[in-house]
Amino acid sequence: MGRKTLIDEEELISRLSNVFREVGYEGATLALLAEATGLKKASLYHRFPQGKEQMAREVLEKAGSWLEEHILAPLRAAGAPASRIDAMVKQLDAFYSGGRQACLLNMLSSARIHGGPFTEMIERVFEAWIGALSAVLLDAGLDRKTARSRAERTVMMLQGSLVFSRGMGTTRPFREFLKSLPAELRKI
Amino acid sequence: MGRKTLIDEEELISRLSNVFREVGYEGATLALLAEATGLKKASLYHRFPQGKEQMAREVLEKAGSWLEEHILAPLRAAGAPASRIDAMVKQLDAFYSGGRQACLLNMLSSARIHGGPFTEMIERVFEAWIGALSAVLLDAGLDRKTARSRAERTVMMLQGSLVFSRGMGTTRPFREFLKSLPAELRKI
DNA sequence: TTTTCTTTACCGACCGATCAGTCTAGTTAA
DNA sequence: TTAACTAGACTGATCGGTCGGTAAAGAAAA
Repeated sequence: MGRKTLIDEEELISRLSNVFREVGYEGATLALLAEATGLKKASLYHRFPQGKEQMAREVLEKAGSWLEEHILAPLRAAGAPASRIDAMVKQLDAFYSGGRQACLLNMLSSARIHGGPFTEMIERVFEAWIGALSAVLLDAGLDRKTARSRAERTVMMLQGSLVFSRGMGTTRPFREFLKSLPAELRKI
Repeated sequence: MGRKTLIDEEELISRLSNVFREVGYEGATLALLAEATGLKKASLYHRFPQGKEQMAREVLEKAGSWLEEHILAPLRAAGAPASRIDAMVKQLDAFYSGGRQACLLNMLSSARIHGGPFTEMIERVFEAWIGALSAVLLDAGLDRKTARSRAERTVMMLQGSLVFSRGMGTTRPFREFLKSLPAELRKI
């Protein structure tokens, strides 16, 4: 009952995500979001009654569950730490389109909306990511403290390489970082 | 001839800079910029006839010359590489208010304005920064390639630590990164 | 089968508010 | 007296958001 959607939920969120990742929350106008999805503004409000904020929230939630499924779960899976890290690297390359797309965690954390609905989720995602990463490094034989520290540095380098890549207009820094990551994490 | 300004050029640029660093280009409304400077909108247009874009451009230019004067010049000065790096670290801590303030190079590089007036300058600043840093590392005995690579990694980690600090709502990651930086760069 | 009925997806037209930016009539100090 | 400076009222455009209504699909009724 009811007519079919022109664009299914997953594709819809994905298109919205691209916009937020490109121009951030304030830059993502409803006009841009409508254009990117092929739906008119009013239709977007049918799908997301709470408007732009809900869109960003669901996009961020989707990113969180994507991270959980494609990165953290494999990181926690059985197998040698090295191969688990290799798996993560491969997924990261896909997730950030080889460095062409920015990270939502950076683009949605502008101070204008600090204390808002994104702050908490951004913290949670960062925390989960570092937790899973440091668990792997713990498995690899590092002590708690250096495992945690190296996990944090990895996430920071990932973010930094994306910022730098965007700033320089080339994906090279991101790609080189990903390439160096397995060896980087392997050394004690 | 003419009366004195209520707020001098330097303070004015600094106040504008704070806004852009907090909320980015799209988030920085004229109302916010006026509030932050104590000037009314029309007065801002007297100081910056080309409007918001000129404000952001001059803020970015100022940041570039500040970097040149307080970071790159000391980096190129005489003295042991280690002490030059120590000097940079001290200045970075001040420039980013101990991790409380974001980097313009990140906040002004949203895709909405890509190809715009900031893109080129952002690239130039990144380039200059890495150039000066890798020159120091060259002085310290590293070969060209690893000096350049380590310089890039340093800038990326700086950016990443700022992103991570903002996302987590604490300055700890930034401060720890700065603290570890001298030792990090010292090792061959 | 064909005709309703119900439900859902979608959209054109509109809303008040705010956006960046302008204009003019002062105010202030040299 | 003059020119740098400022304020407030204004502009058209765009902002996020709302509304009444139409299009399309399956279910129920004929």
